[in-house]
Amino acid sequence: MDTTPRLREQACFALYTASRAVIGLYRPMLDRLGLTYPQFLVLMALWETDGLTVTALGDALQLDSGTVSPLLKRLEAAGFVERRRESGDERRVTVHLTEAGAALESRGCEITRVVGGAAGMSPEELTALRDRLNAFTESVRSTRAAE
Amino acid sequence: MDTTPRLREQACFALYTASRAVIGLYRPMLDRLGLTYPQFLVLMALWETDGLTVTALGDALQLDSGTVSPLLKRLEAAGFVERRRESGDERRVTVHLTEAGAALESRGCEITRVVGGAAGMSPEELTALRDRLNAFTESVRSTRAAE
DNA sequence: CGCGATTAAGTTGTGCACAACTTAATTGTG
DNA sequence: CACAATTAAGTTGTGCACAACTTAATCGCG
Repeated sequence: MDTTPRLREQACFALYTASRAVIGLYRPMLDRLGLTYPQFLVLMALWETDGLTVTALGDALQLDSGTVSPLLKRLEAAGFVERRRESGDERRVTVHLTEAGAALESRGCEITRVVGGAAGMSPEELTALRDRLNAFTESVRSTRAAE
Repeated sequence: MDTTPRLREQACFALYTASRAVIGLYRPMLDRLGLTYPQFLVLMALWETDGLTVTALGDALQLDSGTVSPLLKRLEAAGFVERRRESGDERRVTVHLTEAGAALESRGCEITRVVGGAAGMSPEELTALRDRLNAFTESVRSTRAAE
């Protein structure tokens, strides 16, 4: 009996591949805005709530400070965000959209619409897939925490 | 009317997060074998079919030579695989498991079982999710190719 | 056969991810 | 109040991903 799991049969591999495929679809469109996908996620978070701290951004994106800090440094160098040391608590840094960063919102929304259309499924199916994935992530995270 | 897509509502973001979460679950287990997740995928492909060329491995993992070549260099340095320049076509390099690489198979299979169990869903649901993700990837890829 | 086009693998450069660590500010407890 | 513990952000080092490129071998067409 063959117990070796085949690559193509693995849900984890399908996940890894799907994630890279969709980011690859975003890439040429985001290139025109001068953004990478993680940078785009930062802007999405700020379009929703401007002035988040570095930690709050990390929570929203599920990324630690070692990833977020250099990401913000590049976004600031590109002129899309601005970092401000908080006066109340000098440890905290809040991140704010610049004019240029705020101005990308409508083009950014258009890109998410185009990508959604490329999924090859209805909005309802896409929502169901998203919920399934979020439940999966939650289960995996609780297992990690319980180790 | 608010048309800005929220981060948590995006299927693409759920995908990106789920992929990183599950790789994070693999990490401590693969660490004990001295492997990263992409390195583990290479071994899975070779456990199924030993002696693949670099290009065939790239096709199996959906990665280009710029990613696979250094990956194989590290796997070879770790003593899990061996590269052989083909005598028939000197451009081609085939990748073969060493004793040590082949010996990891049973422990590797056990890890995939443990991770599968952490998904928080039945094997049938996991299979359905996998198929959904593969259909998604296929649709996204065909859109990319058609641009 | 000759030679331009193609193919295989590898290299270079940029930007994530993440573990481990550092620095500096703040908090809580005696 | 003192000061150890905690917290916030950033740094360092490793290993992907991927675009763009290089090198070398093979192919195919005239």
